[in-house]
Amino acid sequence: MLDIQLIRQKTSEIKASLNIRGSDYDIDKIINLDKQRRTLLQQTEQLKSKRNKTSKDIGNMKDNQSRVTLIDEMREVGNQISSLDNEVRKIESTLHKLMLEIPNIPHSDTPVGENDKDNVTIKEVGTKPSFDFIPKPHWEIGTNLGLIDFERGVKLSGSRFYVLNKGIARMQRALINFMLDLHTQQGYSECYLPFMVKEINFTAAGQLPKFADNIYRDIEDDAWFVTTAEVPLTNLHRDEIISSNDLPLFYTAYTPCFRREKFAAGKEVRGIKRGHQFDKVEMYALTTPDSSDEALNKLLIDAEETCKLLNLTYRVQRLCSGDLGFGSQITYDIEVWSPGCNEWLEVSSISNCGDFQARRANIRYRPKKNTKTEYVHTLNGSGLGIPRTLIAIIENNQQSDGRIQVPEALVPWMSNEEMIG
RNA sequence: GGAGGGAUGGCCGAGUGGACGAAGGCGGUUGUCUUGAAAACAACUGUGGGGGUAACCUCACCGGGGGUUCGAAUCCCUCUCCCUCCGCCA
Repeated sequence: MLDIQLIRQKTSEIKASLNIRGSDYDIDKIINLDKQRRTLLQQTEQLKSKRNKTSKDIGNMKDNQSRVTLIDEMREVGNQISSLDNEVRKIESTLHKLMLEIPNIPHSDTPVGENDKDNVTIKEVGTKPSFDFIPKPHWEIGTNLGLIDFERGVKLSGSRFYVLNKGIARMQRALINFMLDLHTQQGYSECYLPFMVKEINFTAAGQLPKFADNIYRDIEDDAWFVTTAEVPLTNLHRDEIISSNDLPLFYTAYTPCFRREKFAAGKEVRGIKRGHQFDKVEMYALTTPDSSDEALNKLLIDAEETCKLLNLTYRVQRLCSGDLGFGSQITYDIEVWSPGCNEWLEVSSISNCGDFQARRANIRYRPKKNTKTEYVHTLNGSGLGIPRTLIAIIENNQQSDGRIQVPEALVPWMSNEEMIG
């Protein structure tokens, strides 16, 4: 959520910044409602002040005649107050709903663009492997070895679900452990989170109201399946005032991610690239405003480190304004090369949300003793998405005989198994 | 799932219609005293909104929401969470 005071004071700048995201937002309506709200607030508060004072007097009065007169008078004032309060409530609820729909303001040096084609490649690390045979896509390799079972996945759960067996199932588990151990070493605190959370967590993290269609949920019990660990991690400190000594906070967590998104079948969704359920290890940071740039850099370096250790060729993209996530000011994507699919696969998205989520989730800290509280900055980054990492490993390390070599760094997490298949 | 009990400031804990944003204690900060520390004493010590250049004024908040009343921490309704007992269960 944006700061209403900022919208009030720097209206045209905000409009211009939002404009480069490529959608229209009715800032004028917000300004207008805010104005109305404050006008009414002043009226109602004046009346309340009068009622408070008079009520006190009534308690102390001896003369019954004037007492009764005042009580009658205050009854009328009370009626006025409740009708004004109702108006204020209505306006505030409308205003709040509108505010929740406004995305974050892109960082000032965000490249302007429409979609992912306008993202800027910042660097490319490693070289694409060459093969003396035609590299296969992972769905062929996996199916040939009996390690990925699409049919049975569909039988169990419908399209876009799959079953992993033996070596690949184990490699998936190994990757989770490998990444959690690595991030712990990098200074993140590991936590195990609920995979279902209450609706409010999604609103606070910025997934609602916009992405309601993408979330699996049980309305009856207000239990919503996490779409990413970012959602519970954002809410870990919701409604808290964090001691500034404790900042920055770095967390890492593994969760499955459940996404309802409806895609057309076809090449885009072939294999295990886009399931309704996938695993991910997430990195998350809460910082003071002056150190979030530094933290963003750390998240990026740490995610890159994961790719490097797994021997993956990757590139880093700076997202353009049109491709930026709803809550993000700056986002870097890391994409790994997959020779079988012949494309770059996004395995990590690393974002600085500034105080956008913190304002929604009401996460604050006190810069100095006896000063006002301020909102923290929040950052998140995948470290990494598991299925696509798996794809890259399978396709990059495929052998001419169809087997898959386990990356050296992963071998200890695979009971020292060096070859799958 | 059934029955009962509870939720008050950073913490403990008083408060059943007006003098309560809330006693008292602990903790914290600052000051006095002291060579220094401790002790003692004193003052200060919640959050958010609105107005004002500012001093400051004002409103709201005693788990959440709603209601009764001139006036609610206090009365009523409702929801959530916690505790105890019973049942069920991996």
